[in-house]
Amino acid sequence: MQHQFHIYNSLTKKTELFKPVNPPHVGMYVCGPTVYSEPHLGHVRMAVTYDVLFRYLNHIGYKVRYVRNITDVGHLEGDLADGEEDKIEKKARIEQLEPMEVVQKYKYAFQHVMEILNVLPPSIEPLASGHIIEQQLMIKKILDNGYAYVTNGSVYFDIEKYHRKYHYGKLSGRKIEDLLVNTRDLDRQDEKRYPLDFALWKKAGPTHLMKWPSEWSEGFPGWHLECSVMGTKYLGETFDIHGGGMDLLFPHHECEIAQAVAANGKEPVRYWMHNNMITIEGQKMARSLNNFITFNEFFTGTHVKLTRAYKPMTVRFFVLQAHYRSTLDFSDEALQAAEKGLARMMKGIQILQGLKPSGKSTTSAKELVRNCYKAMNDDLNYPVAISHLFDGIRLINSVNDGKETISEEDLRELKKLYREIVFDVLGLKDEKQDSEKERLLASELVEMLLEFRNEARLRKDFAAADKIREKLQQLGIRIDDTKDGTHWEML
RNA sequence: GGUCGGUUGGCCGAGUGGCUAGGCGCUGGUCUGCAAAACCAAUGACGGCGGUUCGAAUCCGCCACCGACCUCCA
Repeated sequence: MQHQFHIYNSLTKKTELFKPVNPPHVGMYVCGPTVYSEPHLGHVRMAVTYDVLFRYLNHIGYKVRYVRNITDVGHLEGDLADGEEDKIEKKARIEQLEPMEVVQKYKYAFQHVMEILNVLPPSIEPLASGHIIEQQLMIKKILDNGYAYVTNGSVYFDIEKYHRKYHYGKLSGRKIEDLLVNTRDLDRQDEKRYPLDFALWKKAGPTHLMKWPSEWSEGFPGWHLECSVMGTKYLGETFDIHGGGMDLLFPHHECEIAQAVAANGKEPVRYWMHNNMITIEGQKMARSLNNFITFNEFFTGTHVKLTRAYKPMTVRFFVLQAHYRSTLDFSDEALQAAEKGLARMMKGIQILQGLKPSGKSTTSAKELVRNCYKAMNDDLNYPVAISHLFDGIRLINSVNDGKETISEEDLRELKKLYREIVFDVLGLKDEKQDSEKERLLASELVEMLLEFRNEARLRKDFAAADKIREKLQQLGIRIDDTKDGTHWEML
């Protein structure tokens, strides 16, 4: 492998050289969304972060299998004491839908947003509800190995026993004693032997809709299980990268490690990656805090914090301007800055395509290329790579202005760099052509030309009128002169 | 309360011991019939107080403020 890719590992809290278990293959698993409401900016950050990782690993020659799940079952919300409820079921009740209708609706919404953001579909996008049997098999394995127990038809993971042999808290840095101090409602944990134990299988209440038969009870799997199961199924008992939002680090990912170790006796993941949160006015954006901005609101500009609508690539570029492990503060002003910056980048790339080489370069394109890859190899530091790309844009503009010169070889290098990094790796698109505004403008321009043409016809300047008609025809626009005016149609 | 992280110029955001990231904005200039774009230049910053060092935004200590996780969350 030509590139020495380094990655920050949440498990060791160090930036490490990336070495896959089985090169050139790379197995990568990312925790996807729970589909019970509209996708928002936080989902975008998760998706774009791992999309760039996926694209970059492919770009530098790995064969990546990227699994990103969709959670469609098993998330309980609310206080344990007063009526815990599955999030999807709750939404179903509110919207008067079948739970699977809720899943279908928001799964589609999520995938649609991914597509317009130019986020590549993962290799496999499994659903938790499609892996109930596998989840039950894993529970059985954990039970057989003695790290779980059954109470009243529910199965719980035995943290105390696990911790005697292994280390619960190794990922999150949590200490059992500290966790115990902070456990609330000690007396509510009647089914659990130990307050920190978590559910692998939960017996369903009489009104619970999403439930499946099992040897323990009619019920549903615990949330942490699906990722362990699907990761193992598609990527093996030990795979290379597991990613997700920082908010999933504890307890979700900690529990995943415990389950996998208890079931298979092996560390499931080599490199744990966690992307940071999007904040709004310094606060985490989250569905539960009700301060999130949905994707639809970006397109329509309908959110109070937005002064107008934004294009998908603006949002993508906005996210790319901060490193994935930093928080990113959202504001309308920051979005506008991203929009202008992106436009500058795209225009520069367009100019690059028409640039004329001369014998010698006054600056080094090779160094620019080296700097970009150096940044990308340093824990996916795309903000720094982008800063180098902007240096390149200045160079391109200067050459265009005749203030600098560039050799043919350097020109080739530059074109390759921008094509590969900007489009292939960062996944940006020049959306100028297909924007609504442009289309509107085009039709207004046609109308304007027709006005000139009709003025020409009135003064019997048919040569001019015919020329306009001919030119428009060449552009694929047909003109019909009728009794009640001139109509046009795009062919 | 416990654990962890952050505080960088008007805004967003990189940077971990010396070599002023970058984007947006503001100001001046070049260009232009005018404007825009582009280019050039200028401006401007490392929360506070100490310490280590020839030298600190960068290392150490204390303080202040903000946030994340500890319940579901990307």
